[in-house]
Amino acid sequence: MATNFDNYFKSAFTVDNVIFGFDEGDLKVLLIKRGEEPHIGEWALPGYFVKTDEDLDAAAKRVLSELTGLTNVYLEQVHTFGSVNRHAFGRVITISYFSLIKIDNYTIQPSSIALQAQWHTVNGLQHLAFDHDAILGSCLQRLKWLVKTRPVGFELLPPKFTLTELQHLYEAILRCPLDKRNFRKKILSMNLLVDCDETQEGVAHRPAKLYKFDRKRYNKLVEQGFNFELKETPTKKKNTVELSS
Amino acid sequence: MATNFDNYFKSAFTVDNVIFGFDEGDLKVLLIKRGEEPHIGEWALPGYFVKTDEDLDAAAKRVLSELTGLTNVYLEQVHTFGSVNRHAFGRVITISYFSLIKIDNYTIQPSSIALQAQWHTVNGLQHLAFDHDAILGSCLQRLKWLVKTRPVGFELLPPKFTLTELQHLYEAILRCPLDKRNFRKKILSMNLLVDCDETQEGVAHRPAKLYKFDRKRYNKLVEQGFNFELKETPTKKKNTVELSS
DNA sequence: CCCCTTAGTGCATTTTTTACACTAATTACC
DNA sequence: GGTAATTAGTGTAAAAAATGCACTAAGGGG
Repeated sequence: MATNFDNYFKSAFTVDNVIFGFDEGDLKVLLIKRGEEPHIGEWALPGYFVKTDEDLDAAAKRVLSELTGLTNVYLEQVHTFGSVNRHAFGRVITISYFSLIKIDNYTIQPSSIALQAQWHTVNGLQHLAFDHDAILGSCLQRLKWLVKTRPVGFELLPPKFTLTELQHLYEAILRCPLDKRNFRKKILSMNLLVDCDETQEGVAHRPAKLYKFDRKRYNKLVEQGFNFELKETPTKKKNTVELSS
Repeated sequence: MATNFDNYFKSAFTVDNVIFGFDEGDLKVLLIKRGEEPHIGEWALPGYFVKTDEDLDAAAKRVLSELTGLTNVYLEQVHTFGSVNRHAFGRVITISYFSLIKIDNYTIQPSSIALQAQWHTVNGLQHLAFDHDAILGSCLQRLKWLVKTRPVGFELLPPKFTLTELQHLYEAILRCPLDKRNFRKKILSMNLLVDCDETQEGVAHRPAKLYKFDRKRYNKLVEQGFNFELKETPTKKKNTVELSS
């Protein structure tokens, strides 16, 4: 192996943020339109170079804020992508981060190299710059796992929500239908939701009760060994009747 | 943000491998004694710089082989550590990889900057070089999760093993005692083990049956939607009687 | 006042999990 | 050769969790 280390110190790394939101029953991801080479003009995850004197987590926060205006977002590292030729300017590996936010709580403000910053429906997305398709894919898998293992669904909903909204969120992420009664029974039996004693307004049907997530209670339960767990059990749909030939 | 990119291309990255083995009822990890600065003479995970024209996964394999002689090991990325000051020579982030191997199948051959390469019992390990304590910690967590979710325990055992050995492996990784009957019932009910029609030899007690893991069968079951899952349910030990005062 | 839409609820059955203690087979030792 | 020591191996009953499933309730719109 080399004893002169200089040759190794010629690489760069970036962070790429996968920010998920939920709106109108669809899972969304925040993308920017790049105003800088490479891949200028293409849609991409909001990401940029990490400074050489900057920690990775801090860089992810800074870059996200500079490109989209989002601040105070909790970010979690997911995976590192480092194919030799993934970046046209040299050896650049990227560390991906992901987050779940309530779309309505934030104003998107594109700046720096972002020409635009917009929410895109995840389902049926066009091709993204760099290897961002793969990055998004791995974050989607992480989300799927997380949502079954931790009470993170609430991060994507407004503070007060209905059980049906929550169910739709789960269905969108897990991509399978759930049984209404069983879903409610399961969620309510965990004692993590507080009934707000309010109901929906302005809907043309029976208004639903509003609930909120009780984080303090969750933390207390976790201390006592509680384990959030929700299985991916689709309702067994009766097979559509086949026409006899 | 900068428009001159040169300043970014001054970093390096390394890979660090966390190789787990299982022997004498203990979980082990493969460490090297470093023969190069920084941290010369200290025990560390086998890791080194990634070449600028080398993919990360390939680098992990190469480095592992050069330092310890291990080849043909399946490695999986875990997490990237990038604190600004984690390396004395400059900005160096490290991507950690982990693997499970059967100790007996391999001969450890330290070379390159490794003065020694040895298996160490994970439990009660001394301090390691760099931030390798944290890296090992995150891999231990990953292992704990993996062992509950995938049939990976077999990677650590010889091809033929007894159910008691398997149980001890699980107990060592999950760090909790399991109920013998329930463990056996659960494992056998998955139909992943084949009875070898052989028994242990050379033990001073009733010899146990030997089993082997049927990977083909596992793959077939997975296709059909089977999901390996083993819960961490310690046997509820009766509280030791407290002496009355 | 009727229709439309979504909210909300219960039960019986099956499956899974849990707790738990004795007999069986072999070697070692006297 | 008998006995002690050691680990292997086994079943059941009770409790808990998961599943499948269909009707009534409440509100707004016309």
